[in-house]
Amino acid sequence: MPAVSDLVPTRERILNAGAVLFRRQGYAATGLKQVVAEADAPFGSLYYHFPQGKEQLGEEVLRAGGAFFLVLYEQIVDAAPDVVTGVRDFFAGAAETLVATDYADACPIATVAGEIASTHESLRRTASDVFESWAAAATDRFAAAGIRRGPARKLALAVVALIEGGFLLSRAARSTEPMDASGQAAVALVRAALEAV
Amino acid sequence: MPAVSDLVPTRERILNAGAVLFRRQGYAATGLKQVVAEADAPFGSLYYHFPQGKEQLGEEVLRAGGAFFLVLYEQIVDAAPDVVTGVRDFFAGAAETLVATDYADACPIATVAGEIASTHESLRRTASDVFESWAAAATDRFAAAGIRRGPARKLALAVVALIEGGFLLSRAARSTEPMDASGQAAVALVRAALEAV
DNA sequence: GTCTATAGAGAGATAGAC
DNA sequence: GTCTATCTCTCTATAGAC
Repeated sequence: MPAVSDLVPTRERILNAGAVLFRRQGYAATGLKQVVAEADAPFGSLYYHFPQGKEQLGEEVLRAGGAFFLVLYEQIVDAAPDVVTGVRDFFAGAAETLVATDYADACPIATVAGEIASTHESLRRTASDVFESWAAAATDRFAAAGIRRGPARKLALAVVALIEGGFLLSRAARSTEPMDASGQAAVALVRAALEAV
Repeated sequence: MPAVSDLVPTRERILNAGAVLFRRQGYAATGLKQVVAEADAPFGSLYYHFPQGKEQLGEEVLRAGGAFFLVLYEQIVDAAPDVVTGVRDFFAGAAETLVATDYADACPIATVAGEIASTHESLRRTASDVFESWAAAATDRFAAAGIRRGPARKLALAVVALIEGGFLLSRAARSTEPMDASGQAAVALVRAALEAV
């Protein structure tokens, strides 16, 4: 069996390792030495592929994680028979991931976003762009289901907030109870919005 | 005018400075040197008052912040004519605080909780205890308003999740829009639960 | 209880050979 | 593109005078 380092390019391995470590331990607590060790890459390669160092790596990790989560959301919602089921499935998947990873892997950007919001302006803007892309995608789905765009956007923001809050509380408690309650609340909100149509 | 260092004991100044820095920049990004500088205290005093160092300081900061926020919640909700108004007022106050502090001060424990959930077990337990105390207090209020305890607890967890998600999204976006949407969603959920009574 | 100095480890970043 | 060595800075923590 060929080693991972032969199959996946160095730059990608560093990006993946950074993503894992940043979302689990945070941006400040993760050293670049730890990233290259996890990626099985030489230290110099990090600065070859990411000339602006840690901040550039952080930005690309946020963007990649955001894009991945967006695709995941769209796939789950579009595979569901209706938007209510789609939202329910998404929260159920989030709870499953928490259990499967022993409450380590949750939102790909939340931990970093909280840390850097008031201290690293460029990372903050990147995180904001990612959240906005999720809210926009959710708004589109809700609008396509017949909800007017104004309420649909508010609903989308609340659903994203519920996911983020559910992740944070469930990770702290090491229990899916908060995520389950958040999911039920999200479903109730979507249902109520649909009934108002 | 007497200096702050004469009015407030050293230990308390260190605790307050730690609270501010931890919630704004996070646990890992905050150095103990920065804490004592902000507290206008000598470095050695930190280890005199907090012999277990950074972890002890983090734990006490989480506990104190949690207790403060709990009292704040109870005051606002108990001052309101009904539980729906109380929830609305609490989210409105959160939005006001965000604007007043230029989106720096949000949840007193969220940033740290996200960072340490998978790496510092004792801090994780402390954060979990704090979230639980909030959920329990909210559950009590909802139950007192006539909602059965089972649904009341789910509602409480969802409301706390909405607050946390709203804080994170609003800090990233530097806009109260997500917090406002979260607040409206929370109000809608509480209203629906009351109508089901 | 206060304060200074410093140990020892590890951080981010850079230089330069290969 | 890869890799090593190293610079400088800052971190947590400790020792010990006062």
